[in-house]
Amino acid sequence: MPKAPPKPTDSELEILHVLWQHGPTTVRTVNEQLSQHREVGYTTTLKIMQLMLEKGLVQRDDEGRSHIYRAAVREQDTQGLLLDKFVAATFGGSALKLVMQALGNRHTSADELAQIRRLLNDIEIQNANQSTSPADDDAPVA
Amino acid sequence: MPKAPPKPTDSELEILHVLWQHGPTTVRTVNEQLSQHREVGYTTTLKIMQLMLEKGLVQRDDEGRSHIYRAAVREQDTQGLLLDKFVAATFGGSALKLVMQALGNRHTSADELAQIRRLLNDIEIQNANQSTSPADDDAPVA
DNA sequence: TTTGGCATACGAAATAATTCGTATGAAACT
DNA sequence: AGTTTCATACGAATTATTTCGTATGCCAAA
Repeated sequence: MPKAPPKPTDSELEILHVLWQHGPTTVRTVNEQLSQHREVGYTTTLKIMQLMLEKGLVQRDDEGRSHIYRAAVREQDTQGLLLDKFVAATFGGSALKLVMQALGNRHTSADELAQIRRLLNDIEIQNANQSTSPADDDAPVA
Repeated sequence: MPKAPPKPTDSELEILHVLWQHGPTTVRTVNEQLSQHREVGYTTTLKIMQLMLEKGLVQRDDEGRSHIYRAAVREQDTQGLLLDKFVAATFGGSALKLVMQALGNRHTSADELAQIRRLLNDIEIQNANQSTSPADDDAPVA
């Protein structure tokens, strides 16, 4: 097992966001995207992406003159990893406290609340199915 | 306005957790608490707490021989601040995505789900009241 | 072929966080 | 009073991250 990539830093996460949204691309493109939000030199972006390569956070195709970088970690996985660490450090591991803080002192639209309700329903259905018929994976839901 | 204290680092947050739970106390006590979870030297803890004092994250009473430190920021406020930054950096600012990730690929107990449901209800009641009778702050809910 | 532009590689400075050794002094004990 | 104990202060090394200047080389246009 090659060892999982480490937790990305804030700068690295910004770059991953670009790669996830845009797909595989060059350092120049990534740097142009970042530059829309804050000032950052080209070689700075290059350097960070090179370090990300060593850390296994990205892969690259260095066939042509400009190398093509792609994310080596999936968005969901990375968010999950970061979330776990964050919940542990900030909320003592309680996802409940996190959610309550996130929804509590914050303006959440009716639409968002509805989506969360739907999610809760789905989870409870899953929990119920899981305990009564464990191997019922691809049963129709409608 | 004296300028708000900065975002605490991970180590600083650990110390704040101790102060929040334990109340005002000495460096030695804090260090003993931290030592239960990981190895950390006394002067290391001291140094970090001294820096936290400069940053305004803690206050201290240096009357006696050992100084008494207390948290200068509230737990809820700090969690809110950290959460905002985290949601912005990791989920593009979408609290909804955060909640879905937190509840999605995770085992959430029926009890926790029920609590979240209750919270949703409260929020929707608040939203409703807010739009129809803005100054109805302390009306009975039952 | 020569030149200009653009790409990577590399070294190193600047900043921040963490760690700890050692100096210093006050209080307590003998 | 002399010695031990324990607390703070301070300086400095270590590590990680971010930043960017400069060297080098390829490719294409003139």
